[in-house]
Amino acid sequence: MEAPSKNFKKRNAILSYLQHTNEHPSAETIFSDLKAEIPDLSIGTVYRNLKHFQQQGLVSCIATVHGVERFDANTAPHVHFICENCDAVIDLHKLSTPQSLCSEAENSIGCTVSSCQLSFTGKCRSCLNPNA
Amino acid sequence: MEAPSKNFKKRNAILSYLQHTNEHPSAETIFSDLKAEIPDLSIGTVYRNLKHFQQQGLVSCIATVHGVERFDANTAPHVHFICENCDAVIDLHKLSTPQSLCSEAENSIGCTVSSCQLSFTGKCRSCLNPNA
DNA sequence: TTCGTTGCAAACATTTTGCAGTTTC
DNA sequence: GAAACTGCAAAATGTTTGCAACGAA
Repeated sequence: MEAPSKNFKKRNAILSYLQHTNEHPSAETIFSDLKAEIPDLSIGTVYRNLKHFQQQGLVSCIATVHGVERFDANTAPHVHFICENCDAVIDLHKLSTPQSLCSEAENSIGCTVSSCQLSFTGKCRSCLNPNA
Repeated sequence: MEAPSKNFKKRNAILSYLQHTNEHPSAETIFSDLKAEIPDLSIGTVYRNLKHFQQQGLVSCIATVHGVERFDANTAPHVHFICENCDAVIDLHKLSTPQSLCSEAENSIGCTVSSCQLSFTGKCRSCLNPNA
């Protein structure tokens, strides 16, 4: 968003990385990718800042694939596809989460719904066409 | 569905436990609950059998809540509600997963969809009415 | 100086695995 | 007796945290 060169070089780098990718990376992926530009980055800093961003509402954990959390700087509700072969997490921009069902859910069990997650699993295009 | 091929006490106890609860327990919950009846049960056996059941298609992991996997012996697609306060995972029998969107997803990004997960998060009735 | 960020490594929690012993058929 | 299951403990994995050092105001 703003103020790129305060005290927060690494924090900013992590947020910027997330805002400029649509790959829904894991903490480890963020770390190893940024490590190339920022050799003294440490994994603890990545985790700490991810926590921080989540508390600020700037980033959310949108899935856990094989025990590994995947993050997204797009916090607007949207639909995901998870490839069961390569573990890619892909946005399905053309679909929308069925917000209309929220009140149905609330009426059904007397809860309050704050968010709704919809995802599909299967094989992605790259895995279906390995030699394309 | 049907009885396991062999008569293994602990394996059967674990499957039976899952088939007779609608609480979507974690491995640890299964373990500590069954430990009462089966004192020499070990946590490794629970994990090993959960893996086994998943490979057989008898059980599936339906969510990861705070880094802990939650299991369900109902492998038919259905909708879940996850309480962000008490971590309960509750079936929403009255809603159905939008299977109709699968082909939309497939057309959208050229993938094949094998399953669809829909879940809501919020506060469950018990947490909303603590003194009810 | 003060407060927040960071590297490092230890701690932690969950899950997996190797091995030896046991159970089922 | 063969093959599969299990207890136990160690290992592996992903994540968190304590502490001292550092950086910007």
